[in-house]
Amino acid sequence: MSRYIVRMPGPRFTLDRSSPVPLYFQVAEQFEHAILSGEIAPGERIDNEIALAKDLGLSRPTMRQAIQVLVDKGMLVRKRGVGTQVVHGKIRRSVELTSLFDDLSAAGQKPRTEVLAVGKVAAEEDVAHELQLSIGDDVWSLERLRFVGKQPLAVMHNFIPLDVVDLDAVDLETVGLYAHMRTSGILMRVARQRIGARGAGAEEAALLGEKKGSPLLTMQRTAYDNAGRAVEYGRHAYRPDLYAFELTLVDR
Amino acid sequence: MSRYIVRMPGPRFTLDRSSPVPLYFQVAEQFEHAILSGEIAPGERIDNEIALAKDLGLSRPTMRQAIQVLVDKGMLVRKRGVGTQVVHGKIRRSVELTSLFDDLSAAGQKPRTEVLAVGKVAAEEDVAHELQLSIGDDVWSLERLRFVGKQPLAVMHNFIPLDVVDLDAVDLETVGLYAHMRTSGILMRVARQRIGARGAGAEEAALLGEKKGSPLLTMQRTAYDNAGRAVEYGRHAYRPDLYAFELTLVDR
DNA sequence: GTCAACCCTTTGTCCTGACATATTGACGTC
DNA sequence: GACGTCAATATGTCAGGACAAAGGGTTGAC
Repeated sequence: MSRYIVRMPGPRFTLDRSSPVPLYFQVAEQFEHAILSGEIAPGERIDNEIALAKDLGLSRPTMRQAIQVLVDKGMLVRKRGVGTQVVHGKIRRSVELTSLFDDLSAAGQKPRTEVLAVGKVAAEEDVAHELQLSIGDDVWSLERLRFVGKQPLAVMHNFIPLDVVDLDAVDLETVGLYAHMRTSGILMRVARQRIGARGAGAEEAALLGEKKGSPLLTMQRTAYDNAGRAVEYGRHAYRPDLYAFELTLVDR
Repeated sequence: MSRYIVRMPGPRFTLDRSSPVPLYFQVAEQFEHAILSGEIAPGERIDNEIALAKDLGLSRPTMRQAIQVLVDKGMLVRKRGVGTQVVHGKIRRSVELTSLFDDLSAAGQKPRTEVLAVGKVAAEEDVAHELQLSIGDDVWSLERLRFVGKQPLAVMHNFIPLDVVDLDAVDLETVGLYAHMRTSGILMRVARQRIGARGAGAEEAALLGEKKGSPLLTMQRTAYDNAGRAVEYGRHAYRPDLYAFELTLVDR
């Protein structure tokens, strides 16, 4: 049945049919772990879908769905008539709908946030346009300075429509804006980002401990909720010696 | 059956079952067109999967697969128990496995390329590491300067293993590196990118018409083929006033 | 010995059917 | 009138089967 390098998950994979976690997801998780741990090496082929499904007592569509999850992540590649094989193990987490705070926390670092200013301001043209409001409408404005250790990392400026959340009663130095929005029931599903670069302004430079005109990495992001409503617009500037955007692209 | 805003594609959607194009893809294309043209506006709900499937004479799994394509693109959002609705129409094409040349061509602009240097060089540490080679191994090195109109836009430096393609016989000023690799049978499926910023070096600055130390947007990319083999590593620098990376994120 | 035709393997697509679960709105009770 | 319950609705998950198409290897003819 198998010819060259083929891995049979066999009894190492366990399924819990009483768990609320979908079967395809359970399989995908265990496959991902096996790949990340090096148990299945890059270049290796895995067994074909039908054999895997039979092995695990699943239907082929469910097995396919499990594999699809990892194909979407860029860990597996399918070739018709040939098989499915591991592309590479170490996937740097692709860009996701999380904040820098989440990024750094996950990396085991200790981020610190200093709120520079928070309050209501009249929306300028670009803010109004991105948030689907009229120029002059009041919006929340939030300016923060982010540190890693003792080093200033980023200046972040967010704008949020008043009816989305209330920022007055929140301690944004400890909670994190995105976490607060999530607990407020705001689900962000889609976001558009624009990543660029420019020279630092005088104020930014002072905050970040750089010189005026020194290069900064910039990111603008507009996030939308379930209903397609713009719920957040942010303009951020990062010190390029401390931060970069990493992403994994998958051709589909 | 429908309550508020619901769109029934009905007879406007046509299917060609004799076409080699998969049915789910045909449906997805027509839905995408209807959304992009504004025929179905952001916020509107579309009919439920079962009704749509019945309407088009398809099974529900096929209909689901069609919708899934657009969900992955960030154009549609599903909510269990509620329905599926349009998030927003104008999706800026997410970052894909294409080159800057493709980007600009698609935008209707006329890019021009000047090959600064092409030849074999010994791989330095980072190049060898990214391309899974040993330090000192020969690799293709390709340096190009990209223009939009008469303005220099980017300095691009690519490294390619010798056994992947032959760059000697190619006119890389007209063809484009990625196009050449594709026609050579190299299929790039996964790539890892790192986007950052830094000040321009003296040489770069002169090429790009900027001053030494002025901010540049940088991108490093390693591309892998079907078999997980690293086939290209590139270090590029862009003028930030002329170029930025735009991408659409979808939470899944 | 070279090259074309054929066959086998594996994924791609599509179908029918079923049950689970989240959400909403309507109904009924207190 | 407020609140909890229940039913309707729509997506989420899973099963099992069938045929198509592509890739790779083998076989056979020339």
